Amino acid sequence: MAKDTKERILRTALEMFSQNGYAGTNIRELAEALNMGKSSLYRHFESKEAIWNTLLDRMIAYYGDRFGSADHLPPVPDSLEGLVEMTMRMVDFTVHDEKIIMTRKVLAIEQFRDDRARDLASKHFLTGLTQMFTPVFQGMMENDLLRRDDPKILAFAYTAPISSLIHFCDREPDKTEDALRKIETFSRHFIAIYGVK
Amino acid sequence: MAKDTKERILRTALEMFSQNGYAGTNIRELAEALNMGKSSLYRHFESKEAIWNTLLDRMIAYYGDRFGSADHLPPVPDSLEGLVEMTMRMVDFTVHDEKIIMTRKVLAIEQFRDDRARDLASKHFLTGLTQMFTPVFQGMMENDLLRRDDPKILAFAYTAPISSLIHFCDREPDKTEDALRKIETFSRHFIAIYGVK
DNA sequence: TTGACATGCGAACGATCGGTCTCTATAATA
DNA sequence: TATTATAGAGACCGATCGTTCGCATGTCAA
Repeated sequence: MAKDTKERILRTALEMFSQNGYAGTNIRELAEALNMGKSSLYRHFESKEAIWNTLLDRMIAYYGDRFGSADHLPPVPDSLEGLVEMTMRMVDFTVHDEKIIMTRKVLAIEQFRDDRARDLASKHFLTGLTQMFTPVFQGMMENDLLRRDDPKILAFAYTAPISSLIHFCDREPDKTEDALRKIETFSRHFIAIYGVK
Repeated sequence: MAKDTKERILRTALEMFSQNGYAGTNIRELAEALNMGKSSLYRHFESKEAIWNTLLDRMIAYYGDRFGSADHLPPVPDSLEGLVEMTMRMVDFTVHDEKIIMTRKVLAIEQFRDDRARDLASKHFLTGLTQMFTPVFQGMMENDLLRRDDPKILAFAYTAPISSLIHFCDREPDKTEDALRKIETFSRHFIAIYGVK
């Protein structure tokens, strides 16, 4: 019961932080959204900042679990079409999962104010996807699916445009389907250029 | 004199907004940074929100002047090396110009809260550079400098990674020189792939 | 010289902020 | 049943928020 309330608080706080930022969110509205008195909030967190820090802890831990460990690396596709499919599966998930969307949004808002948010933002928006795809491309090159090249540069050239469009979906969710099509078009263009026929 | 004060206010407000956001900035600190009483601020702007709206007006107008009109399109380079040089000249400017840096930062912070900021953010972070480079690439294809392809996709594939690294410089300015080198490496890799020998 | 206007200041306003206090309801333990 | 711990409620606190007020100063046209 207690644990449940704490989770509800974190969830709702993330919603509000991702819309209006930390400074733009006040605990009265947060308490109202949770249908509880302000003071009840303080049974579970000692301060507004503690909520924020706990959220950041969670985001960092989640990212580490999901993208940091070697055993979560995506498998090397066995065809060019497999790369497109794997990409679209990942992207489709990441642009529709509410929690991840809110995480990216709050990182975009707080990245210049909070050092830990800054670090995590760099991973989410730039280095994360690249590091994930580098071994994938390396494997595909070894299997003669992609032309031999620097896999790091290739991974960057592949993931950065996709990352831009994911971020675009956060900003304009109505155009998500449009962006997904653009990502697929880009992915197919990519394999047409770099793929070995 | 009056005009001067107004400009000083806008300048300093942009500095603070780009660091802590609109909600995270208070009028007292702003007045202190300007060495004037809070009430004096209200001689020039009727409210905090008016400062924000004026700033947004300026940003939108500046962007329209600089990137919106057809006569500000960059010239089509007459060599592949010319493309790299033009790119590096533009990027070097945009990652060192304080006002543009602050504009991008404040847009990143406020993009989910303010509709006009959202629109301008999409231009800054995604569509702007792509639209700018599309005719450039089209011209280079017609001049047989680049292999024939869809110039829009190519422009997107070229500018999105660069845009990501520009954004990275805003977040971690200490690593700007590093990022610039990466952009040049990427640009050269790009012409190695798409350039006509 | 006077009157009007623009610009600046410190003090203070009401509203709202994050946070605390005291009290009650509940549910589990002994 | 008595006791204790937990979670909730509303009133309330001091601090800070954006904003306004009254007044002083400087400038310039009449």
